[in-house]
Amino acid sequence: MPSSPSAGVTLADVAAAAGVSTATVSRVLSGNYPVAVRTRARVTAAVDELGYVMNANARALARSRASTIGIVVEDVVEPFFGYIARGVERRAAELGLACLIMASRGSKERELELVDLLRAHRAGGVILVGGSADDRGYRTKMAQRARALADEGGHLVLCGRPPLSDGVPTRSVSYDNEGGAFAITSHLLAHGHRRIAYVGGPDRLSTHTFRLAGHRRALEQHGVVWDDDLVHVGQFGAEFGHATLTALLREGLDATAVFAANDAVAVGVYEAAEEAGISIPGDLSVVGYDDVPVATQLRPRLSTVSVPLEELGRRAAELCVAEPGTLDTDATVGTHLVLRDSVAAPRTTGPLRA
Amino acid sequence: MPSSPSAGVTLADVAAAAGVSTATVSRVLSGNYPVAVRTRARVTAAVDELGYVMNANARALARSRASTIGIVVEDVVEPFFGYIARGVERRAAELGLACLIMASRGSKERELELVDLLRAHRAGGVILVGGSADDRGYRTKMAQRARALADEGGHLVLCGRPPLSDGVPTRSVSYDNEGGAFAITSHLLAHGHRRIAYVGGPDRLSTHTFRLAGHRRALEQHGVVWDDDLVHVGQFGAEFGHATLTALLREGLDATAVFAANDAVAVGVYEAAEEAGISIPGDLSVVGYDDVPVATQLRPRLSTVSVPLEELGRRAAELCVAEPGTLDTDATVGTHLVLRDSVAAPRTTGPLRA
DNA sequence: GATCAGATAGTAACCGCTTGCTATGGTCGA
DNA sequence: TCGACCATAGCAAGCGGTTACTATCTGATC
Repeated sequence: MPSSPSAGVTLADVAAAAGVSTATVSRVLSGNYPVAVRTRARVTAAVDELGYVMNANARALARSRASTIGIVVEDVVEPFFGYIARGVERRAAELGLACLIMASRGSKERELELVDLLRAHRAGGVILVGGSADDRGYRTKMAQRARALADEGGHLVLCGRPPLSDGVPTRSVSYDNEGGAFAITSHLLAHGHRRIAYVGGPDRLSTHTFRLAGHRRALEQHGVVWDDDLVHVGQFGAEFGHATLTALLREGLDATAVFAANDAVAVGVYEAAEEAGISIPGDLSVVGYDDVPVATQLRPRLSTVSVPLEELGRRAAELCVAEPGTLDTDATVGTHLVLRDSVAAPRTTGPLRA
Repeated sequence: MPSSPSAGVTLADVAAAAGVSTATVSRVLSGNYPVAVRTRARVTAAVDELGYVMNANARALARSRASTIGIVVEDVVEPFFGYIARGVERRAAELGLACLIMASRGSKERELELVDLLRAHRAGGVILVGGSADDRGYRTKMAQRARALADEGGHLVLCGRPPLSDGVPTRSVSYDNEGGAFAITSHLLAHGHRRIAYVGGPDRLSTHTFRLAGHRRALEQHGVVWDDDLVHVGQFGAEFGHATLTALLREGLDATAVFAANDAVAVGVYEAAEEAGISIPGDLSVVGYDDVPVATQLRPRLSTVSVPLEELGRRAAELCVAEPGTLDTDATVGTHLVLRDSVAAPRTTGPLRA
């Protein structure tokens, strides 16, 4: 194997150039030990004369902790994850941390693998974003990862998902899925809607189950009888929203409003309505969840639940490196309704069809 | 099953548990040296009994190259970057690489810093995404980084931006900004448009200048006289599109079509048109560039230039680790027109106003 | 003038893994 | 039976920093 002709500049090179020991150079670079002004000057001069950049791996090895945090999302392009990732990345940058990003594509097995991969990189914290599976084996395995991570000096940070079992060393920052769903459903109810179709994400995904729970609670509180047939569980995406509403419309939709469990689903619902010649909100009211940009791009603009996604990400990043006792390790940020133009009084005619 | 000793489990622990030397464990884990089947079995057993995960930093240090690549984008949530990032992340995952992501927020200074940060992490490759500044000092400094990176055994990969000067060791994968702009402008011309407003990104940003160049070439080829007043240079975002068209409409827009230099700008243009009560494409035709999802969410659907963003990202990831001679180190992927509903024949009345 | 504390700088032992080189045991052909 | 060869496994020297501990040089104190 041919070895690289000129390797990078090392601490030793800098030390030699500055006429000091590597310890001294290390110290001026870390800035955590007194170094005489003149010595420091010589060192910094040498550093940028040689264009030296510290080897982060060597430092991580010596300090036995990397200046890196990891974030696991389902999909990088989905705005829900994108905004959280942006918050994480920005706060991480402010804190001098690099940010490893990985996508699970919704696979829980892969998520577990990715956590291990991040552990391998000795990330100071691993952020798991979005709903989690409500699955026994999964929870056990993740709890085990959380413990291992803690043993290694890191933290498992749950972002927008409920904690694991008690006693499992995790930190978390989330928002109120149940409450937001309760509020937006109440909004629909206040407009007079009584039959509301719910179109939402994967079964057993916490985000979905909590939103559905809030929805249900609002209904019950208003004395509306629960109807299982109005609940459509599938995926958190435009595809599913489109397919579901299309199918519903084909067989006659006995509802006056749709609660799309997130804005992406609402996009699909809008498309299906458009194709079927159904007007929103005239014939059908629609609400979403998350308040990502598409909500304002849709026509009519979508009424939805605003979640401070970027803020969520920033908090998560902080939790990755916070000293114990410094921060609230299980925070919740608020959500609020954003009322736009997609809700009106229910129509009074019979079932809606394409 | 995996019991966790309180520090991290190390190679030595595994070696002890399996009754072999660390060298042997390292070898079975790397799989690049013959190890007897039974020994291998003992080792793998020990590995997962202890829940061992390799310390990636130590490995990177010993191998003097990390299994990590870096990607620098302007903004994580912008779909243009998001799709490229997705391609990078996915291909990286397939190649067993972790992916460090950082956002420059459009600052060239910050971009340079981030490259150094990524160098520090000994990333095998550093991917720079999106248009680059046409600035002498910047180019020089970046060229210097490229050389340093090459010396350290890595690669600077330019994704969607032109190469630096000759002789600078970079790899690149891009698409045809000029050609796509030429094509979409020709499309407008074919519909009879002669006065087309261009609304585009930051001055001196390569993406913008090439798109404008293609636009201009199409105009010239059709014998349309060039009018500087139709060119509006600012930012690549909805804000700018909105502000620009609003201003234009206020003073009377003497054009029948708008070439939004990317889809985000088109979003702003649509909004401004809507607010002004101007119909697209009846009163004004609009085209975009990139073909991100919003193009199909807009009404009317936006005609635009499709860029294989995810593919671009995948190629970039490959270039980060490709052995010399293996791959074309300066590839170009094709673009194509996606014609939808935002273009019609020009209106024949005078200037358009709010 | 000797002593001592404070400020700096140097020494060297790691951090956990890789890998060139060496050692060992068994198999074979002569 | 002996040396040549294989196939395996171990040894130990790094990789490039960090940092506990030690050494040196000052000026201040008595």
